Amino acid sequence: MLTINFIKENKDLVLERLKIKNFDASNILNEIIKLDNNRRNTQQILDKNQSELNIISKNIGQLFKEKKIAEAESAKKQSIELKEAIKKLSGELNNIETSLKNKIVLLPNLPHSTVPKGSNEKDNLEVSSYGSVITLNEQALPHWELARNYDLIDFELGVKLTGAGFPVYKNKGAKLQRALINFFLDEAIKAGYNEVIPPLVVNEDSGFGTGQLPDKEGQMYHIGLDNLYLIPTAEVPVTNIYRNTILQAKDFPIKQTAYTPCFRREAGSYGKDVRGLNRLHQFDKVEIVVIEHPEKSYKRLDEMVKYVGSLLQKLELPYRILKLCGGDISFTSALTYDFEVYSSAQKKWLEVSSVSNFESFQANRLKLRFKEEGNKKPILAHTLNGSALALPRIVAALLENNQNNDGINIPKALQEYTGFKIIN
RNA sequence: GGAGAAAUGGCAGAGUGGUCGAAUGCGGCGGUCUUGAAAACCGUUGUACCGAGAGGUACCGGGGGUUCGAAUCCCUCUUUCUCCGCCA
Repeated sequence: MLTINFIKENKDLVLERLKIKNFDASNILNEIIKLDNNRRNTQQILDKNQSELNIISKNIGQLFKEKKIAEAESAKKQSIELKEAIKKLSGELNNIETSLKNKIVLLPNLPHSTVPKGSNEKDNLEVSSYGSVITLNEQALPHWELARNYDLIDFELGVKLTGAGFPVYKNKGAKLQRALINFFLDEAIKAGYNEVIPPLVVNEDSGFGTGQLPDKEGQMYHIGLDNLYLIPTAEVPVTNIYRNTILQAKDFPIKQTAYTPCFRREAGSYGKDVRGLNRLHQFDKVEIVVIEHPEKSYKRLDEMVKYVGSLLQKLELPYRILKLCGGDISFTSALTYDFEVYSSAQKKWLEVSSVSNFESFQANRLKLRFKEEGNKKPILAHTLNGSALALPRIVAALLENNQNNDGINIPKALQEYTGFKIIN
């Protein structure tokens, strides 16, 4: 959420930047500014009336003490009129504030000045790559066939238990899953992140804080009976730990990591893109979340990007890093780097991580602020996060890229976690 | 799930209708004293909104109500604690 003051002071900049996200804000911006002026006026009148009423009320008390009953009674009459006016005004103010908020909430975050123009993922900018694309022979199998042949993952069984997109991991497939989780967590801790195990179900306030609500509730599974949501990513509960918090500047950076299953409805996706592990309703992910001083957040973003790259290097997976264009970057993000690994039997790139700086967009929703010396007012912090990493597509790439006549080789860094060097 | 008690500032804890944004203690910050520190003493110490400023308004778990006036009374929701039941 952008702050109203920023919008008013930088209207042209907001308009121009949101165009990069293909968002035409001209109408809504005018409405917002009009509503805000309205809000101020109403507030002023209301405060004045309220102040008057307070004075009269105090007087009445005094008059009663002095037994000046008649005077007190006439003051009462006066106050009743005021009270009605106040009631009306505060109702108005409430309505104005609600519509103002409903409008502001529709505005996406401003993209960083380096975000390229573009309409979809084809316009993303490749900023670097690592390793070379592996060419397999013609008998190479896609991961879903490897998973079946070696009895690692049972997609049909998941359909029986739950539905499509809820696979059952078995045998060495299950062990590999657990190994990756532990590997990612241990690496994150080595890199200075503190591990947390958050709830997998969150309330509405949390969903609002990180930007999933009110707009994208279709993405999340909703537990209607209790009005709770299954988390689509650990970002939601972990960032919300600091909702409604005022930190000290010396607390930065706050670096957290969490493993959680993630639940996504992914309504509307179809076809070969959802085959096998490519897109699931439930998947495992280790997330890194950082809360940082505004002046240091982009430096921290670079550090996070470097860190995610180091994980992929240890797993010996070729990858490329994309800077997302305006059309592909998320509603809440100012700058996002996607990591894609090459899945050599499917012959395509799979997104395995998304590392973003949200600047103060989430912080404003979260009321996540900090105090700094020389500044009496609390300032909005910056929030960042990244997948480190999402498991299914990593598994897909590992299985496909490392297959040979003997089986599937486990990368060295992972062997102490799996306890085996090959799947055969 | 049943019965009862409670929710106040960073923490502890007073306050049962008017001058209470709220005593007191602890903590934090600034100062005096000191070579330095501690102790002692003095001062200060929340958030949001409106206002150029002076200043004003709101907030005592959330929401609603009674009243000229609510931290204080009523309704409701949430959370916590104690006891009982069930249970990984």
